[in-house]
Amino acid sequence: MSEKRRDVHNSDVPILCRSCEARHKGMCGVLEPEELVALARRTHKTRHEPGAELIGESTEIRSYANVMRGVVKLTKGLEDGRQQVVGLQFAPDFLGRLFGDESQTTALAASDVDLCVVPRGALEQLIAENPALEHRLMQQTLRELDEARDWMVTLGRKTAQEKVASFLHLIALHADPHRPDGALGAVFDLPLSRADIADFLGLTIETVSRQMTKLRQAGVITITANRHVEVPNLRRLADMCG
Amino acid sequence: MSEKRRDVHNSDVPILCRSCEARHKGMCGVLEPEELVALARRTHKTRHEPGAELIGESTEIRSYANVMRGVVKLTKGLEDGRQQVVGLQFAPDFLGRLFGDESQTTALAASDVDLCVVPRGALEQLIAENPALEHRLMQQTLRELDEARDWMVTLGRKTAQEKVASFLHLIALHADPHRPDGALGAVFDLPLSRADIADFLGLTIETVSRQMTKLRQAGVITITANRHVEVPNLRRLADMCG
DNA sequence: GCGATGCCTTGACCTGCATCAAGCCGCGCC
DNA sequence: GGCGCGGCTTGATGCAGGTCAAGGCATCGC
Repeated sequence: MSEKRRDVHNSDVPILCRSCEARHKGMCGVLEPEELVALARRTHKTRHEPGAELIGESTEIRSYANVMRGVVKLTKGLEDGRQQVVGLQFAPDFLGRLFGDESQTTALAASDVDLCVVPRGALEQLIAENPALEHRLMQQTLRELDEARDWMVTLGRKTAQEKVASFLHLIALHADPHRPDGALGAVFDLPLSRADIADFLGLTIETVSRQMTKLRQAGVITITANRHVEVPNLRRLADMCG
Repeated sequence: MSEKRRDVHNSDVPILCRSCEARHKGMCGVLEPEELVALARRTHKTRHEPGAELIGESTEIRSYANVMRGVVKLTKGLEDGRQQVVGLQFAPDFLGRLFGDESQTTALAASDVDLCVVPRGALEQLIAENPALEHRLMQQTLRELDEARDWMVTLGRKTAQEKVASFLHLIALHADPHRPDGALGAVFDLPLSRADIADFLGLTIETVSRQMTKLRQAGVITITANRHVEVPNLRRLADMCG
């Protein structure tokens, strides 16, 4: 038992969760029981429907959360309504701008989402007492920074075709639940609407739609019911990412 | 003396530097003397000319550095030669992908650059022993993530005009050495060539040049000797950033 | 069943930026 | 001086992707 707990502790899987092993299976047990005491009665689970605003842009930060299920999109807007999705968070990502006074982004539920929410002060206090926790959060932050910079290449230098292929490739890696590691293909449901995809890629929905059609006609993917995607050969898709 | 040191320690200014107070003024003194002992004989200063490669993409990470002077551009490339600048680092930023096996970006000197280099192992050991140092590095990483996401909006959703204005605005805030805080205008030298600016903005050099000309004709900026920029009214520039 | 609604696709047309090409300017070198 | 070269600007043209508009298809409430 202690051995299993240590396994989780050493893995890259994040963070915070209360002594709620039974209810939040998977993400819990990251902290040693004694470290958890401080949070044990301060976390709670929340459910959200697609479109729900989890954190508002320029809003005071009062709590952090862990994504337990679903996909969260982080967006930023210009005054005139133009929007850009600047990140996607999948379970079991940590959610929230640590140590910031106000959020720089809006966090919206892209699908049905479950969160495990903890008050800001409680987590920050725990971090202050527990450098290993801060280190794990640092690892996630560094990974997010890498991902953001990867995406900047996509936004700045890829064609519409390459952008859509890159998006599908990204989702294939994150969202195919049953995919064996060496598998050639992938099957998954898109967690985002065409409008969200367009905002993620810096395109319009029409262009996204047309490029999806082209990929379909080229036999790189098949789409059913708008959201269900099959990729027979991921390698072919990867080759179209630029 | 202890009070002054504590001031620096508590500020947001990073990181690592040896007991070289006299030679690296400004960035030093962040660490307590006893914390510095481990690094005191392991850092060294290096100079680089514009264009010099400081860290290669997909290269093993053997050292970290602190930017002492100048501007460093972080770039990523596609196989076919397309390039994207994914970040700019100004003194006194920390440079290097912490805890990573290989660098995800190429770091190039954009201007004359001085670095204070420290071997990877030495710094990581110091971090392990010193949570306060990791916390300061965490703060810089979070700031870089915020900046990357801001820039994603620029890349994905702004027009060429707005991109160029955004770039000039960014540089005005970082690179005007004498600007009083409430000043209306700014004067500075561009640390990047037109080609670099284009790669930062996801544009071509021709488009950058044309948009600069437009801003000049509109009276928003004046340019002399290709690199020297004066902005009489920053507010006007900001209004063009979208 | 039937209209309303939301989401997606497709077509026709337009425009902002890329591309191609020429020329300018400053600088170092012979 | 004159010549070559690198960095920048300007002009002419083309096209990828945006815009506008219409229509398909599933879902929902009545």
